Amino acid sequence: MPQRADQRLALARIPPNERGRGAETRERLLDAAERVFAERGFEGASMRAVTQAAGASVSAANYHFGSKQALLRATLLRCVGPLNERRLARLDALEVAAGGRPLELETIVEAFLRPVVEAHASSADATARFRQVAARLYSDPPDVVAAMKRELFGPVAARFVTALCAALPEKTREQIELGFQFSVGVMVHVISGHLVTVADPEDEAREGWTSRLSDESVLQQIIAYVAAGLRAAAGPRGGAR
Amino acid sequence: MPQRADQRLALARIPPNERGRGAETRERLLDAAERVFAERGFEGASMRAVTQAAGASVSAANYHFGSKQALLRATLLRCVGPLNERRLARLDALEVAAGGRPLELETIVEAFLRPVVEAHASSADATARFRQVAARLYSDPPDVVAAMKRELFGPVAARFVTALCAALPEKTREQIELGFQFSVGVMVHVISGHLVTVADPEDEAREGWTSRLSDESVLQQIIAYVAAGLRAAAGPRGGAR
DNA sequence: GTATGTTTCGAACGATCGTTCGAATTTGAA
DNA sequence: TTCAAATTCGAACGATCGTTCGAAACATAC
Repeated sequence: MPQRADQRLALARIPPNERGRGAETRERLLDAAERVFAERGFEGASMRAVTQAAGASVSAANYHFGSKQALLRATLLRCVGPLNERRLARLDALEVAAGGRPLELETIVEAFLRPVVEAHASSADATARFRQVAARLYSDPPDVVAAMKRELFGPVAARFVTALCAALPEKTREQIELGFQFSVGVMVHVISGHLVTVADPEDEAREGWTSRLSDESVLQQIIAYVAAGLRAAAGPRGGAR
Repeated sequence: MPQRADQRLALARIPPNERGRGAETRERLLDAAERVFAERGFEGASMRAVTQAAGASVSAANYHFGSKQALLRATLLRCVGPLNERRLARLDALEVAAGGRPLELETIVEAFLRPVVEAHASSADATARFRQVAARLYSDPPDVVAAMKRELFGPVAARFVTALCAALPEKTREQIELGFQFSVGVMVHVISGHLVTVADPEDEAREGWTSRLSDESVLQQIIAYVAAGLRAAAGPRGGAR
C-alpha cells in the first residue's frame, strides 16, 4: 500500500450536494466497486479497475469517498444495510405474529437466511454481487474489515442470538453463540461459491452450482442443516441424536 | 501484478541438490510463507515480506520456487498434504476396525476434523498457521487457487463423501455432497477465525476465542453440529426434526 | 591449488499501486 | 451574463510490487 493514507479511516469527505450529477456517478462507482471488490477482493481490486468499470476517473472516486478503504466501507454499507433491515423485519414480524413464546427454530433461521437469496431493491442482479461482497467480508485482511464486520453485523447477530436462546431454552447463550458462528460459516461458504469440487471420476464440468443457490431447495437444505446443527451442538448431551 | 509472469504456472525450477544448505533456506522460506500468507492473504503478502521474515533474499525465493504463485502452491502442498494423509488414515482405520458396515456418522466427521486441530509433524505452532492458510484457500482470488483446491482437496473430499453415503444410506449422494459443502464451510469459518462478534453491550474484549479452537469442547461441538446437520439436511423429510 | 556447479545476494527494471494536485468543465444562483 | 461552488479529469508523485540479472560466496570433486 503506497502512501501511508494516514492510518485513520480517511474520514470520508462527504460532498454536500446530495443529488444531481454528482450523486449519479457516486452510485455508478458504488455499483462498479461492488462488482470488482466481489471478483478480486480488496487487495486484488485496484482503484483504476473500479473507476474504469464505472466509467469515471480515479480522482472522482477519491473525491467522493476519500480513500480506497472508505470506498469499500461505503460499498458494504449500501449492500448490507438493506439486507439486515429485512432480516430484522422478518424476525420482528415472526415474534409479533406468535404472541406466545415458542418460535420455531427453523423460522428464525429462515428469517436470517432468506433475505440473502431474495433479490433486493436496488437492482436485479444485485443479489449475485452482494453474495460475493458479503463473503469477502469474511476473507479479506482482518485489519481492514474487522471493525466493519462488528459494525455491520454485530447488532443483528446479537438480536438473532437472543431469539435463538428463546427457542432453545435448554442451552446456554455461549453454546448458542458458538452454534450461530457455525451457521454463519455455512452461509458464507455457500454464498461465496467456494465449493470443494468432489472430484468424482467422470463429470468434470459441474462447478456451476452456485447459480443453484437461488433454488428454493438449496435454501431449504441449508435451513434444515443449520437448524439441526443448532439443536444438536453439544447440548445437555446430544440435542437431536 | 507487474510483469506478466507468463500466465502458466512458472513451472517451478526445482534445484537439483535436495539436501545441504539450499534445502535449509528452502524450508525457512516455506515457514515464513506459511506465516505471512496466512496473515495477509495472497495478494496482501509481498515477496519481500516473506523473504525478510525468512531471513533470505527475494532472489533466493525465486531461485527455489520460480514465482510467487509457485511459492504459494508449495506452501499449501506442504501444509495440506500431511493433513489429508492423517484424515485418510483415520478413516481407513475406522473402516477396518468396523468390518461390519455401519460406521457412526460422528466418527467419520471426527476423522475429518480432528487432524485439523491436532498439531502436525513439522513444528509446534504449525497448526495455528495452517489453519489460516487453509482458510485462505477459500478466500483468495478464484483464478489463483481454484485448481489448487481441486488438486489438494478433491480426492479426500470424494473419499469422505463416499463414507458418508454409507453411513446415511437413506440420502442421495447429491444431498450428501451438499451437506459436505456446508460442513466444510463450518470448518473453514471457524479455523479462519472470522467470528461475528455478537456485540453484546458489555464485554468488548473478547475476540480471543480463536485460541479456544484447540479446546476439545469446541471440537466436540463442531462435530455434534456437523453430524446433526448432515443427518437433517432435507432428508426424505426432516432428518432430525 | 583449479575447475565446476550450486546457492545467495544487491541492485535494478518495468509495471502498477493509492493518492494528490491543478486545471478544466459543469452546475446553480445572483 | 457573471461568479462561485461542485464536480471531473489527466498527469504526475512516491512507494511498492514481482521478477530478472550478474556478480559474489560457498561447496565439492579433481
